[in-house]
Amino acid sequence: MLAAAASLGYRPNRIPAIMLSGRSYMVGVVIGGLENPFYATALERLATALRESGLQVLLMYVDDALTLDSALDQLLSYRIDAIVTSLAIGSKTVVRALSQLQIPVVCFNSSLVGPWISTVNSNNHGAGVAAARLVMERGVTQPVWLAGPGKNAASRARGEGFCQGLRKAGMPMTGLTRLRGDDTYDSGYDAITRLWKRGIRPNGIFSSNDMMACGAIDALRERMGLICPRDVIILGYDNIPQAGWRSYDLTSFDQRTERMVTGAMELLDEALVAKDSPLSRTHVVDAQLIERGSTTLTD
Amino acid sequence: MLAAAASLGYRPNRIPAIMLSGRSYMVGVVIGGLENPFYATALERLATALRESGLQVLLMYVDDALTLDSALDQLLSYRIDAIVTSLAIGSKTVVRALSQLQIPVVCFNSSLVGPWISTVNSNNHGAGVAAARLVMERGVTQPVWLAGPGKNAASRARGEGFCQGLRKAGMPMTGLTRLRGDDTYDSGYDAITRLWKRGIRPNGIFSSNDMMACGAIDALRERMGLICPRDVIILGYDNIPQAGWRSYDLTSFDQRTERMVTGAMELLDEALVAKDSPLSRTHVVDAQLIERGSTTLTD
DNA sequence: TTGTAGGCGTTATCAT
DNA sequence: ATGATAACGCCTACAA
Repeated sequence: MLAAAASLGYRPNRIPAIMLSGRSYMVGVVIGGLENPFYATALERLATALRESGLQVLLMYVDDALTLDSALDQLLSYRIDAIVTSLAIGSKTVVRALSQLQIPVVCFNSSLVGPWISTVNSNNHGAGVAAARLVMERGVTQPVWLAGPGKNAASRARGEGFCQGLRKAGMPMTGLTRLRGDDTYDSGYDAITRLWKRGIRPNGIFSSNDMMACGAIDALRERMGLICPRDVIILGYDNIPQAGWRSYDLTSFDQRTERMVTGAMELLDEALVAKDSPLSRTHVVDAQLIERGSTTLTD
Repeated sequence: MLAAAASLGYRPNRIPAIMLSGRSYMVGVVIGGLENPFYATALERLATALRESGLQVLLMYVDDALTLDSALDQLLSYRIDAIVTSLAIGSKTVVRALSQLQIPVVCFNSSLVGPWISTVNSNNHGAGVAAARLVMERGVTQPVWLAGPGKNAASRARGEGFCQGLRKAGMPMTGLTRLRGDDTYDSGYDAITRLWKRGIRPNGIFSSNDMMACGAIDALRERMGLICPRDVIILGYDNIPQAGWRSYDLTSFDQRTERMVTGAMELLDEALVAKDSPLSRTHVVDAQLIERGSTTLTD
């Protein structure tokens, strides 16, 4: 009977059930920066995990925080059960907007704190410390921290960990050069170009993400004639596929997206079960150092 | 009054309107292969365009055709108005499944033909011919066609165009080497490694996509000591961001995603207006050759 | 066990 | 013009 109905093109309609139960089993996924392969992979895994939990993904692509407000209104009118977002921005306005929705919000790598908001973070600070340790072990005397956008909390934490690690190991902070990029390949290339113009020759670089690290590797070779790792060692973050491409062979911290997604799903389930009481938890996943050729000592 | 309501957390509910009108203003977006930056960008643009048209994106990530069937059932029960998909697979089963949904389906670069199914294609064949012309102009004597998966219609069309172009220009087909990959970086690397083991030294390669081309460039250098473009020129397809990265500097055909998305939106609008009559249109967008260093003659 | 009524929140229509 | 009511489709609860 059901089979017969199906062959006639009949499909059960979930819409009335949404009205009755107040649960749509749709989760708003708010994401941006898909040009970074890391986020593309994260979305892929997240979408898969949500579907396996019987949840649908109502996708909202946002370029900047500005479009977020109107985006949220649209999502809300579809009675989504929760929101999952990888947005790096963390302004007060956004926190208030998200908290007011009165539905669970799960963030990736954000510093958002407030009622209804849970977060799953990579251990950014710890990875920064580990990067410092590795850099010191390899005898780096002229370290560089290549930061991402200042509003990116994850990037800040990585930089703070790196600085603390260096300081503890006895590196004078005057010896550390800080550069700022915007997480793109070009900004990594440009940052190194600026360094070159200032006459600084680094021998160890920790980059806030892999795309900038790739740009840095290319600029070091083209601008300064410095070959990685012969003249300079480099570490990135995210372990994007391109880090494994032979031309870069980049050592990188893997955020272990699988675990972060699993963690996000747990936070989500908890919050959904709690129903109307605002939950606010945090889950931290240690990053895993993937060593490749860019930090291999040569003699 | 409305403002007061909003501050109290009230949001209009679109769910009842769906029941009444039969239109949800949700579009199912079925996509896979996000590890290819080309698809990530396409999704980004598509999601933005749909939102600007007042449509919501109900995302369905699928790895293979197998998950498609159950995925469709889930989507359908949410009463989506249409489906947009970039799935490259084109089996008869899939066509029947999609046609039976009785809602508009818009495909990217697929060979699916049937009622309710419209398609927006890159001019794959034309680009293949153009690649052949360029390769002949540059005096290539040992051309290689690096194909994608056989079931990928777009890749087949590119290869056919390339072969036809070479033949018309007088290249004997026995002189053409065909390799098969699966659209990944590794498969490009491996394909060239196989070539090396067969003792063939190519001097011109057309790759079905950029990721394989990057793998090919790296394998040529590492395995054969061939430098691009000094010893071998290479063309790719998709113009992904990495094609512009200095280590690859890859000439590539840009599919002009913007135009393809615009075309898809037009097909979608048409089909939605036509309401209950199955439309089946095709829209072709010429690819644009972006010449970079990988095809620059050196002397 | 089988059948029927009520309710979800909005919109549109109809009656006042 | 303003206000009441039916309708959307499914599920649940209660009645026969």
